[in-house]
Amino acid sequence: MNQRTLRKTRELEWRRQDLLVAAERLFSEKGFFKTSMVEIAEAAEFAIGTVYHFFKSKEEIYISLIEAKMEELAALMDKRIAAAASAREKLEAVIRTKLEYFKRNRNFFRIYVSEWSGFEWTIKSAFGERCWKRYQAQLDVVANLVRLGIRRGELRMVDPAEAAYALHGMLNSTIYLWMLQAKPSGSLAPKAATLLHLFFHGVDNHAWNGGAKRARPSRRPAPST
Amino acid sequence: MNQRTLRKTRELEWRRQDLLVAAERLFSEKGFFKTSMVEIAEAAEFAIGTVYHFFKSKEEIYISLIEAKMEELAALMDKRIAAAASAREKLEAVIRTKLEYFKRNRNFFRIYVSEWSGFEWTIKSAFGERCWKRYQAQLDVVANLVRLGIRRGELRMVDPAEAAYALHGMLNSTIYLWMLQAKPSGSLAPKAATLLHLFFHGVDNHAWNGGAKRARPSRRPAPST
DNA sequence: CACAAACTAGAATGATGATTCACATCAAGG
DNA sequence: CCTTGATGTGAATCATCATTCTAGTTTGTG
Repeated sequence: MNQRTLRKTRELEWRRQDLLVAAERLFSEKGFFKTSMVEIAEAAEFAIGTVYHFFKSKEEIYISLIEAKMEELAALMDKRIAAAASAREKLEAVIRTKLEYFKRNRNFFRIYVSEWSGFEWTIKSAFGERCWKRYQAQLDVVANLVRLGIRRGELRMVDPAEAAYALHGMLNSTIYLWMLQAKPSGSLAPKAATLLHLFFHGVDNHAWNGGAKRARPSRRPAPST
Repeated sequence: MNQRTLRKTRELEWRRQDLLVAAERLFSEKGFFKTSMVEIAEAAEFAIGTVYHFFKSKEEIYISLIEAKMEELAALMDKRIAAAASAREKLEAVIRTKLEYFKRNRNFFRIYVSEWSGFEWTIKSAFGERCWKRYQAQLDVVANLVRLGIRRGELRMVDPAEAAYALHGMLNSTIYLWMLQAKPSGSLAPKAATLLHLFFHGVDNHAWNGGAKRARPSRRPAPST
């Protein structure tokens, strides 16, 4: 009987997951408001009524979704960060993990970025509040890494929060750009390396002589996109 | 008579502007979907019917709003860019202009970022398409500046599009962070300088010896936030 | 002043869509 | 075969708007 109960709850969980997966796809395609409960129900092959056995409301689905994914990402990231030694490596872990995670979770990315600045817009409740906190927490983690790096002398003195936000923005933009480009082909590592270099060293050409009239690029121009 | 007609159209334009201003505030506070036409009408002190004399639909208000602002920003930016000589200065102009513009247009910023990745979500039509193009155009401008910088040897070889996106992301994140912090007090120039430095030189502490055991930060640790 | 055009108003209309509810269906036990 | 509780169903309910429409008001003109 215990066995039975277990299987029961397990199956329940499956169905819940199915719902979340269906919802994730729809939300990522059409956004929160343009996705209707009926659509979600149909996509998951349930009747509406059933959906409401699993989730109290549309918002709850949305929030559950985001929370689960964010938690997953955070856990993964924490692990990788812990495994890295230097602040630089830890930051590299942040970059790689995020890129990798969103490579595997394209759909979620749409939701993630669109909520970044707009929780108040889609969701009001205490639910939303919780998610918002989680967002901030992620950023704090990075800010602390920067702080660490500075303390250790690896990084120059920058405002940790500012740097964290900047990195966050760079990452999101880059992922976004990458997703715009057709296929899942997925040059992943290269992007990470580029970003890392950009974040650490910027775009400046150190070897440049300062632009006096006579100046001329050492060799040939540049590549293009 | 001509006089009259002129005043007429001018007044018409005023009312139109009033509507847009009211709408901007509401949209920025509650988002597109949670803002109702009635609210907009009330905020602008008109009856709904009247609103529909000025705009064909809710979407049209939204789009008009965004287009006008984007155009304004783009024009300003183009001017500043043209006035700068080196690629570096041009990029600096981009950063400064954007910060400054959004300092003056806080409300619009909310709309701007939230639409960055989600036009398909709020708006479908050809309208939306147009705005989307404009977004891309802005990014292209920056990408071209980077390209220019590379050609001139001022910047190292980076993927122009990637760099442009990264900068865009950094900027948005930074503005966002800045807006989170209470007042309009507005440390603006400092932020711009920081960002510029970050974009050009990254966070790396060039002077660092590489972290050998014996290594120790040249001087004292670091500040915090 | 009378008439038309341009405005303004706000109630009525119609859709849409979240949520609820009364009614199946199914599994297990007796 | 019947009962019970857990599930699943989808039509009906209820709200919320965007949009339309009819009617009142103001402004300009002859």
